[in-house]
Amino acid sequence: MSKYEQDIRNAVSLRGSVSVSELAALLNVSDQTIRRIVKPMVDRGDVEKVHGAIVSTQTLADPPFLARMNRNKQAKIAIANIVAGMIKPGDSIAINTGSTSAFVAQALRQHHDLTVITNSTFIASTLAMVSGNRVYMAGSQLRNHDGAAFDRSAFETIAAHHTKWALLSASSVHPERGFLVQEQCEADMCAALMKIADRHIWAVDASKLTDKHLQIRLPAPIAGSTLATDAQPAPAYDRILSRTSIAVTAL
Amino acid sequence: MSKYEQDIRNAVSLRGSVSVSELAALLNVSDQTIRRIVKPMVDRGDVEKVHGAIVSTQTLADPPFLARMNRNKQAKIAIANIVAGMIKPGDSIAINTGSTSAFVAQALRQHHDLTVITNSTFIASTLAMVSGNRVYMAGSQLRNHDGAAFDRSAFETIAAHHTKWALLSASSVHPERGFLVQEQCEADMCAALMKIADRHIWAVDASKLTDKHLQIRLPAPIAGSTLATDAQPAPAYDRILSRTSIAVTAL
DNA sequence: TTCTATATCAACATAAATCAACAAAAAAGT
DNA sequence: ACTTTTTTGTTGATTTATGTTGATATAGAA
Repeated sequence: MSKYEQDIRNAVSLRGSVSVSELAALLNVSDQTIRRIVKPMVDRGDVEKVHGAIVSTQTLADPPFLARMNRNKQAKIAIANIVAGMIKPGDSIAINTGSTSAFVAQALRQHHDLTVITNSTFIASTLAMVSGNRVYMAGSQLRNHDGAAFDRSAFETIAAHHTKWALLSASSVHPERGFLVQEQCEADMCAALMKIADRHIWAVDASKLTDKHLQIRLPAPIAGSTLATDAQPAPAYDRILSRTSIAVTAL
Repeated sequence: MSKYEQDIRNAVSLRGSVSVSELAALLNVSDQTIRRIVKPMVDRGDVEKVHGAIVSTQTLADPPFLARMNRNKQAKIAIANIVAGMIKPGDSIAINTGSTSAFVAQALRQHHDLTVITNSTFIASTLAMVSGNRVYMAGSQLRNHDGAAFDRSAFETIAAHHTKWALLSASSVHPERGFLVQEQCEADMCAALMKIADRHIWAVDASKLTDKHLQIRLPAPIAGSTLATDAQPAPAYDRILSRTSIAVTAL
């Protein structure tokens, strides 16, 4: 097992097919080395090899979805580690769909004995297979975008639960208008999750601390919420964030 | 437990892989010390060690789940291709959880415009993100085993749908007793799927065409069902299979 | 088909990482 | 202060990974 395997897997599943030389340039090693690393991966069935390139045997998710996952990846992982540090064994948590949430779910796999409710099949599937966890999938009809549900049954299932934590995300944060999302259903979902949880964690990477237009405003954070982010917010945000405690990790 | 463990864990999960020397420089200790600290972490499964680096163990799915996926992988892929060949654009299909089904789902990603209903978050997530598909996740409470639902709402959601195809699996097939599964809920699920579908496809790899004990019998296949498998069944199975058309691909 | 450009493979040399054993230093107990 | 225990650093032999070279194989074009 080589340290480059993960990178190769990522590149291949992201792009469908990659040439040996491209990978060599990407990882700063020789072509021969790539071939040597890829051989056992082919034997194992991880990827497939054709003359001139290695191709993916299976796509775990849509390329656009993976692209979103990879944008600001470092920041998202850092935030995920902050959040995972706040959650303790035995806790219950409601998780909204989203790429940052997906990283949090990944980090939470190291925990045990969690009760999780989410509207994302991706997150549900990630956490359901950790033994000791109790995972509930909210909703039935899934949208293509990210495999998450926003139908009536999703809201009904969520309303029937109560959790210690809610993990919320926003697509941007405005100094005066507060947390913003792009779709009405996202706003409704955040409101529903806030309602059933004792404590709220906003996971927002620093690149989103900028104003955008035409977005839907979310309910204001209640006192004692936590903002998990990767860089100290600008002073302009002081007022809107005065009710939250802010957890930051420097990169 | 060393005081450096947390730092190492963070660095590894943040960066995916870190070299021993980098960690040594970071923590101001010798390479050898890093190796000594990391060894018990590897034994515990916290991180993984490869020549040249320490890599994160975080994978997208559980090791036991992946192990089941990899058993008889070739046969399952062959079966998945048979099944994918039967499904046409615009078709609707109900899919039961299972490792063979997971491969079928993977193969079905090449299709478009499918209506899918499944009780597996893994399969739902795989097919939901294909644009043009309409995917419904049946159920809410997920079992750890495979992230699939067998609760009341799963059966209710399924009963509310109607599909052209049902993809069924069994854990073994007996020449006289027919298709068998290990759990009552699996049998109920198969019965529910058979009920809502016009045509049934049994996906069973040839290694399961052997008798086992203490298993639950499924409803007999209705006439016109298809058995998708990877090797011609022994003559002993002729009688039980007389009502099905058999699709086989040789390996 | 034959030719050409490119990819692959095998073998060796080199560089790097690992391990075991011992020495030095620090921490803990008497 | 002394011994014992634990941790850390150093050394050199061993193992493993990587890059280079040259021979072979493959895909596509003429």
